[in-house]
Amino acid sequence: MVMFQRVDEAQFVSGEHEVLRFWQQQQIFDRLKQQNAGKPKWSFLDGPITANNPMGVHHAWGRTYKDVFQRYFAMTGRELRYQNGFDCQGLWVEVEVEKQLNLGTKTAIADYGIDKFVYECKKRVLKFAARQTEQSVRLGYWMEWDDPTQLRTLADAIGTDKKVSFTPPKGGQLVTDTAEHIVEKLGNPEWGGSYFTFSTENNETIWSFLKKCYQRGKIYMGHDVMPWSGRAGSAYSQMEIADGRKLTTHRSCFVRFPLIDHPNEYLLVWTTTPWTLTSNVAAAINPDLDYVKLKSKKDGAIYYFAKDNLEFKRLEKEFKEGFGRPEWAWPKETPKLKTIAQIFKESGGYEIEGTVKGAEMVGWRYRGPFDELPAQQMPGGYPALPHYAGQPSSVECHRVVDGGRDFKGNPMVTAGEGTGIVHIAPGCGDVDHTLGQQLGLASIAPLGEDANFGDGFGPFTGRNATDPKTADLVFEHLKANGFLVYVETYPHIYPHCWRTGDELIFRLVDEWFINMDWRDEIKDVTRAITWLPDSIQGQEREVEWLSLMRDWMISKKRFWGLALPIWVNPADPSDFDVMGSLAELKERAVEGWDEFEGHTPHRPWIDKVKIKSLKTGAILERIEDVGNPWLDAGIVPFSTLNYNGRYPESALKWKDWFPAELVTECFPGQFRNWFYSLLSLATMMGWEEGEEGLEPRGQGLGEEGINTEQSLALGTRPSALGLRKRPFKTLLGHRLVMNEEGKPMHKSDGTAIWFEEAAEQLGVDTLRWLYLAQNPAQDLRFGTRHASEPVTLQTVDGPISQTLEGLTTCKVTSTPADEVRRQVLIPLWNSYSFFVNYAILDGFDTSLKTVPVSERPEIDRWILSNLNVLIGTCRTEFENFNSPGVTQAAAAFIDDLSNWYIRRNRKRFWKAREEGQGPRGKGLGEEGWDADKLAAYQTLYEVLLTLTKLLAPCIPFVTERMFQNLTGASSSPALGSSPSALGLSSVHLQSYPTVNESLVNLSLNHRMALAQRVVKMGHRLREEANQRVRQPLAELKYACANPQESAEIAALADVIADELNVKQLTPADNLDALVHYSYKPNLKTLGKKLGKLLGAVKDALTAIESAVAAPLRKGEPVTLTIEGQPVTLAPEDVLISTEQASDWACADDAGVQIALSTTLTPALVREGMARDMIRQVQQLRKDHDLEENDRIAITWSAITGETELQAMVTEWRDTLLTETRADRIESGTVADGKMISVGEIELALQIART
RNA sequence: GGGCGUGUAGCUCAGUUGGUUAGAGCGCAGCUCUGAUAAAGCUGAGGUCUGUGGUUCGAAUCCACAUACGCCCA
Repeated sequence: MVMFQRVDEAQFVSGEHEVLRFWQQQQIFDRLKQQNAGKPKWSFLDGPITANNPMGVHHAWGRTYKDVFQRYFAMTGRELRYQNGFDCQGLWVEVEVEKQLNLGTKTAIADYGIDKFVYECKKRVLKFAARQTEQSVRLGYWMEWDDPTQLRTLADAIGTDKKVSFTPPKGGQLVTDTAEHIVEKLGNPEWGGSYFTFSTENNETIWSFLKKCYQRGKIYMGHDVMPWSGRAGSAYSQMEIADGRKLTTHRSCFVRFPLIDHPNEYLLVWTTTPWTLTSNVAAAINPDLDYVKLKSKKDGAIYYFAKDNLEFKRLEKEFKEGFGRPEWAWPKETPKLKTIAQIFKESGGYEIEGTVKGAEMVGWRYRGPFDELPAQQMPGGYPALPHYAGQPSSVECHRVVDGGRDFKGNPMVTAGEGTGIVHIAPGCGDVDHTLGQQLGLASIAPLGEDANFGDGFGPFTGRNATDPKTADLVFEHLKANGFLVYVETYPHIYPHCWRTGDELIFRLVDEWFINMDWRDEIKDVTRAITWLPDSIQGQEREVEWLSLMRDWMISKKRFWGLALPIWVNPADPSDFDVMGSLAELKERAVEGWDEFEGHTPHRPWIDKVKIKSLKTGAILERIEDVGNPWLDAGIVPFSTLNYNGRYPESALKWKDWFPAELVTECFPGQFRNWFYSLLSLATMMGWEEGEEGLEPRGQGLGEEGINTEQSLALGTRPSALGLRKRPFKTLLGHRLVMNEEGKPMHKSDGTAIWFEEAAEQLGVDTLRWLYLAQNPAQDLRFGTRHASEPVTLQTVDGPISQTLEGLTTCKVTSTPADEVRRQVLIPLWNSYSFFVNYAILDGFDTSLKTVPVSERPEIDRWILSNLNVLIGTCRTEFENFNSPGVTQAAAAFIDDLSNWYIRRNRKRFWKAREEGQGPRGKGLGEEGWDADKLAAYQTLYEVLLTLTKLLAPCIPFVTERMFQNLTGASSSPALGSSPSALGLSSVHLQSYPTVNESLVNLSLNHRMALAQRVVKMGHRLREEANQRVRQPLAELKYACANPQESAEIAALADVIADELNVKQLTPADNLDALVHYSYKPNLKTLGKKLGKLLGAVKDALTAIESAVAAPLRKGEPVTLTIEGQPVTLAPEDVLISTEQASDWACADDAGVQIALSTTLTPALVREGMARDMIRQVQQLRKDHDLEENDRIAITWSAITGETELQAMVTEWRDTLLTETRADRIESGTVADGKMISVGEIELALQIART
């Protein structure tokens, strides 16, 4: 027999802590894995979380999905892998480690030692992997986690020779080795545990991918322009630039470029970086601007520049107000800038000869200021590259070009600052480079890594770009050759290295690319995937990106990351080779393998290895670049599944788990990041020698997992090839977590909410429900972090007032979370606590013989029917990955349970005790139980127990507590107390409920819904008639258009009468006598028939005589004459509604009419008074904190209406005494009473315990 | 500049193939109910459905233009 434990307030958060301990002690998760081992597989693929910081609430959304769907499929008896992933490599880790070590520059890192730096990166990743593991466990996220303590031990031992012991999560032998050697194998198929993208397997599998690309001829070297620090010898990311902007002054100059085909005419050009003039290739204009033709009086030369710039007061605002920050005031020693007009005036005056449209200037050729430099004359530009041979030199490119528009649609060249003619040096600027690429211009990249000029720049060779003397030399040269017009000091905001303060320059660097001309193959795979939610049109977005994307730049000039397996001839970049595995590298190695061996394939160790070119026999060196981290994340459908078979002992077979059923991730950005890399890598990996392009479309139609509607809507279907290559079948995306105002939350301003802050203040079940109920297509407005209100959090490990990182924990509020708790979790808990507490009082025994459902009251069958409908809904929605569908249906059910079933049936649970029944009572059926009462208990028990299983995936903690108690497990001291022998079950080890079709009774559900509708209408009528519900009313009449519904109401008449407190329900054919009818045309049917006549018919119906319209109410047609024409209206053409016409309050809703008698008789009034009295006494009992069984004596003293009151008490004495558990009720002196009113009468009331 | 999307109550959002008095939740106000409930129920106020034109018997819905915002794109 189940012994229930008394249930008090829910205490959700501390209850979650108990459950976490329970799961651990009882090893529930391990038992779940054992239970499902060998069953059909359900493959989930986790997108790696960046192990670089602790988790915030924004991470918990996606992780809730991941956990919920895995739990659901586990409960349906599927075997899962439960592998979490950590994203480990890339700039984001480097940046944090740089900060941590206070290294500002690439050279500082090199000085520190790349090896030590890489160790630090590994340590950081392991540390935060441990941290995120702990946070995920707190979320209830069941994965095959590594022990966080061991991860920290490994982190500490990285870079040392110390041997460390490690227990693989899958069990088996204890591993003892250096941390390096353990760490590179984390997550392998034999050990289990989270996968780490820095693992050798992961990196090596990317090598296989790149090898395939290489074999298909898709790898090539290209260029990119990057912000660069000469002293640091290092490139900078956009993020770093944003931090390092400073106000500085440069000497800017106006220069003239002589036009070849217009003697003595010049383009007027302006620049703030004079050194880049050495590398000028073209001059850009805006074709829409007017350009003025100015004649200088000094020498008669003609200058072209934007008309608006002639008198433009350059930096006038900045001269007065500074550059936007207090510390950025105009430098005192710098004079105000002159207008161009002023400059020409001061050098002898000018006159304007006319204007010309920019568009007309395009194509004009000019002579550049440094055309004599060898670099200017080299084919294709500088530095020389083999494939540049035969291309035009910079000098040959010199001409006026259209500057085009930027990505916002703004013209690249504008009037205002400058001259409206922009000097273009594609080797010295980002924008210039892009434009040069578009126009096929030569590119001159003058600077080496040290920011010094290379060979081929005459007097500039060896000089530093940012050295002021270099600018002097430029000016000297320009002056000597007649190019210089004017030099000035120009203040502006310029990027600097955010740590050293060095000025940055832009430098063209070599980068490696994948030619993406096989994009159609990827699109094909994209179409073989179901993209959810529908409304965001993920498939279309991905296909669009695939159409627009450029070649993939996979290299990055950094230290920590995938070692790109590209070995290149330093003397000839076209002589390169790509290694597909470490084995291949070992075979090809001619130098350095010994030094590398024993290390992970990372810099600096891998850089030692050299191979010999098969083509030329030259020694090839590895390019220094590391890989784009999206490669790391994109390869996981292969690297985590033993794709290359490097773990032959493992049971894990790639084919068993590929493709994954589901991938779910926060989608903004991922269409061009993770989703893109997953799709691209899988497409390439799936490519086979001899594969001839694409098969005819449409062969995959109807295959499992294909959303044919989506595909059809696109007009294209995946091919069989696409189906074979797809790495996952369904993608569920979700949007972002915002603060309560819908604004992004930031770590920097203290608005980002740490996971533990939310978990310990709001409760994890609450959070999970919040995430699951949210429409994934919309941002979740989560809540607010109050950065000025520190709080101490009670965690499962005791109180904390700061995070592990030392950040103060602060108060978090969330309206939506509060709503979830109030509307879902508390009603669920209270329903459960109602059941348990009464079951204890009554000694309800779950093993009693079951009352057959067919013999239970209708309301029991109703809730069981609803329950089974809910089971069906939950199953369907989970299978469709539609969690809002689950939560919505469940919330509606909980509301029905709490506010209808339990409320309506309370008395069935009470009466047993009051009538002395129950196990020890007089014999009434099963062990003395009243069948009706037993049915109530058994029904509610089944509902609650099923509900815990249904909701276990969503709210795993509270359902576990309920399950433990409902099944009697907690009567042993397991939950939340000392460890005990294994064997206690868990809700999470149960099978997911299945629909019992025999209990589904849709007509019953419909009938009850109808009764609820009538009750609702009745309440509204009471409101309108100003009659409180405690006042009994004599009669409710009802009439239904559908006779079936009339019968349904009759069947539930007692329920409705009770709810509405009316003496009787009376069916009627119609309520014609009580109401006034109004008629309206049914536009839907009549619109098409009548057209323009509709307006007249509408008027006619409004004015129609009731007698004329009578046939319509009986379901017969009526013919009217409208504008001289006969118009026949069928019953369905007219909508009839009722209005009140008597002292009966009337309402109608969807074919049901009701009328409520509002006439009160003295007897009814007295009964209403009695009910008021009972209610007031109950309130007093509550105020006095009396127990349910305490007996009382009631004393009253009337203020008004003594006679009526006495009459009421006399008439209702027995009821009053029974209902309030009173022994006496008498009129008398009330010393310490409460003033109340019953009906219209005022009195003083007092109770005392007897 | 191009592409996609979105403008509906104070806030967040629904709104079916065009159809009758445009809905829900939250918030606000009032009333009611309550011996499981931290609740709950009912009612109300609050809308020129971004604007202008068009198609139609009829437009939040379809079309065109305008406008604001968001996302993506070299």
